[in-house]
Amino acid sequence: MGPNSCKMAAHRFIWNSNLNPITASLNSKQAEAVTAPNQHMLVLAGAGSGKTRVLVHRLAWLFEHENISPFRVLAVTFTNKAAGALRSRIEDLFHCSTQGMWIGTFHGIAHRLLRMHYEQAGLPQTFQILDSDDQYRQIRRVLKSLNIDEAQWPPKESQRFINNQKDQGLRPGQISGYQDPNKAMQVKIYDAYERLCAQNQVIDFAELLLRAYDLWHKNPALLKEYRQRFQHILVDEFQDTNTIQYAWLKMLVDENNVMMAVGDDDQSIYGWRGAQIENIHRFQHDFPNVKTVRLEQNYRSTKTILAAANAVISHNTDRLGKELWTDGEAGTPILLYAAFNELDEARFIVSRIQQAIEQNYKRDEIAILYRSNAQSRVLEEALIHAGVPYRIYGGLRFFERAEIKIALAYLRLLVTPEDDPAFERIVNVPARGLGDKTLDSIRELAKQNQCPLWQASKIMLEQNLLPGRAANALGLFVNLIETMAASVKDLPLKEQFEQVLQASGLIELYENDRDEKNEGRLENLAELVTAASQYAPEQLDNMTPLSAFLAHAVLESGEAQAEAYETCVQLMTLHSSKGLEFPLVFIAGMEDELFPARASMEDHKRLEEERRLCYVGMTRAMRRLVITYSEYRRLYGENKMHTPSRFLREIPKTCLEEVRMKTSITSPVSLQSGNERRFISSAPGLKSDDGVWHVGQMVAHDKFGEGVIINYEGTGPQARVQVKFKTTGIKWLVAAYANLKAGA
DNA sequence: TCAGCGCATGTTTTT
DNA sequence: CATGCGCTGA
Repeated sequence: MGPNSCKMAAHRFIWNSNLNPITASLNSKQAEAVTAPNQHMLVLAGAGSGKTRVLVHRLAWLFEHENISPFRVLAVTFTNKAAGALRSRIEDLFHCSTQGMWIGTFHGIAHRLLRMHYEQAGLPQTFQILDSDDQYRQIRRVLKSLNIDEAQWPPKESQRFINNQKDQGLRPGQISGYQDPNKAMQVKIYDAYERLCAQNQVIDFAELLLRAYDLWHKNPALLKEYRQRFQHILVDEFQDTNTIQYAWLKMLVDENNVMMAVGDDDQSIYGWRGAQIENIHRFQHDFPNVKTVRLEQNYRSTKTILAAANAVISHNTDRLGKELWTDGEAGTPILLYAAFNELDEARFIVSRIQQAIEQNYKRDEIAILYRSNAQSRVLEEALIHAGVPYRIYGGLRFFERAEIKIALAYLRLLVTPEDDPAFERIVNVPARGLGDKTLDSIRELAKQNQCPLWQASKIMLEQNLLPGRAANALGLFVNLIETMAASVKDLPLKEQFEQVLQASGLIELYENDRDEKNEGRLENLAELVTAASQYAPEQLDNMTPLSAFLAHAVLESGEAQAEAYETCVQLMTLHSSKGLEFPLVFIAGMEDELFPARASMEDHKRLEEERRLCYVGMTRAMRRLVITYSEYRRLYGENKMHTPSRFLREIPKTCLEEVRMKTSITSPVSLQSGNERRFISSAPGLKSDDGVWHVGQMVAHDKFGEGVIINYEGTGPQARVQVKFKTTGIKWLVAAYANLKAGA
């Protein structure tokens, strides 16, 4: 916090009441939510309706008009980004630090509770947190120790099973259905996994929530304290809460405090990871006198875009009911482009992007959204080809990089030597002669003694159970960890990291052959030191600064890609676009089986979630929306014909304008007719002496036989066409010389 | 210890 | 198709 930050105190929150900025800038519905009396509230906040604004102003209202202390409010979000946005907007409003306030993610707050009350939660003080990758490795270790065949029992499935159960608040002993042998096996794995984690003093993400629930559940006195402490509970993205999160919130609320749930049933897109959209309905029933406020005025999109989005979402059943409207302009129609194949689609999008840039759109005001990550490649290639800078959301994040995880594992082991996942990761990195054979004997002993690998190692050394060379290597490793732990203990965080990176031999490992890869790794390690030196924990809650940093690294692993120094076109999945907005949005790949995804087409509920995803995507667009689909697409190796997405048919024709490339042959395109109707391409064409060739056209060649044009390049006499011949494969031909004849 | 081969696999992602 | 993984061989 900067020099201007102040200690959080209620008196700091007094407004200049002449201005009363709390409600002045709000519409009537927003104001209704912000100034509502002390009662449970459900705010159904449509896309772009000023949700965050309502949350921030509600807090302001509570602090000033209700005289609520900032420390007696709990605000919960799903992502660190959302929590950060809330914090910074409060700080802007009050010119004050939010330090010490209970604003955070479900996991972050659960973590804080568990640190503060680790004994009552039944946890060791130095417990570590497993991320999904560590959890996966841990499950594989369990399978191995139970002699279970991975091919038959995929660890990914067990991971899903375990997390599902935890999300529902179920421990191994509470799961019914043992007659199902598959389930019985999963429960057995779950149980063994739990015991191993307990032994290792580690807990996974889902466990944070479940433990936090148990903590209160088993300690009524503590629960009572928190019930009294938090007079107001605000929950963002309520439609995304899962069973255990809902139960935890519900437990916290009694007759003396109130909850404000903010969410949008139409934007629930995470059902597949346990989110219970029903929790919104449940909230209305489980809590007394819930006042419902709908925020339907949209400040983001044009009338056209909203009309289209509303039309699409109206095909869902069981909605709580909400229709976005705007005071803004009608805007231009949504452009719809039928591409011949994914290359054509990408080229079209890029050409439109270039046009937009000429019309003074900034690159970072443009986003391309798609259903699945696999779609990004073709788009990327087209962007590279055209020299348009872009940035992709998603991917490996800083704290998930291998070298960073290795470095952190060293530090984790200093704090918690029982942490087997950390032990396994570094015991032979850099290579120190502790190969699989030695490790297997350590693992075996650990299994027999029901103890962590660290203890097993020490027993091996004490009882001379290893051959000389291995014993020597293991001795050095144990010694290294212990020496580092002792020498580093009281140093500032930065120096702890520097010393450990040196002493572990990691730096040396990468310095020894300085190829490009290792150069990058060294840079990342340097960045890790910087991150450590700049880290200022908000509160320690029984942690050392090192422990706090380690938890921070797991829980707040940050953005996937470093901040763009150059403004870039934004590429991301529809899922990750939630919460964002862009003046110009492209949605690519609007085809059945892609979007809606094939796997979600059978099931009614899942199809509705896909439709909500479509709604989310469309409502990202502020001024212009461009939708593309492709008649042919290479998917899983084969080039298959595709049907336009059923969602396209749900967009009113009046909102749409079908486009074709400048040089294309026009052919009738229609979305009206049913499945039996083929969609004829308005594909790009090019002139040849014989007339016009276009992508998709059947042709015949003297030597190569019959084929279909699948691509083209250039115009006029230089024009080349790519033809897929039935028998002779794919060839590039110069159209002017190829002497192609129109085929059947 | 690591490159290279063969095989299965193939939404969406945060914490 | 193309990626990622495990297994194998030197």
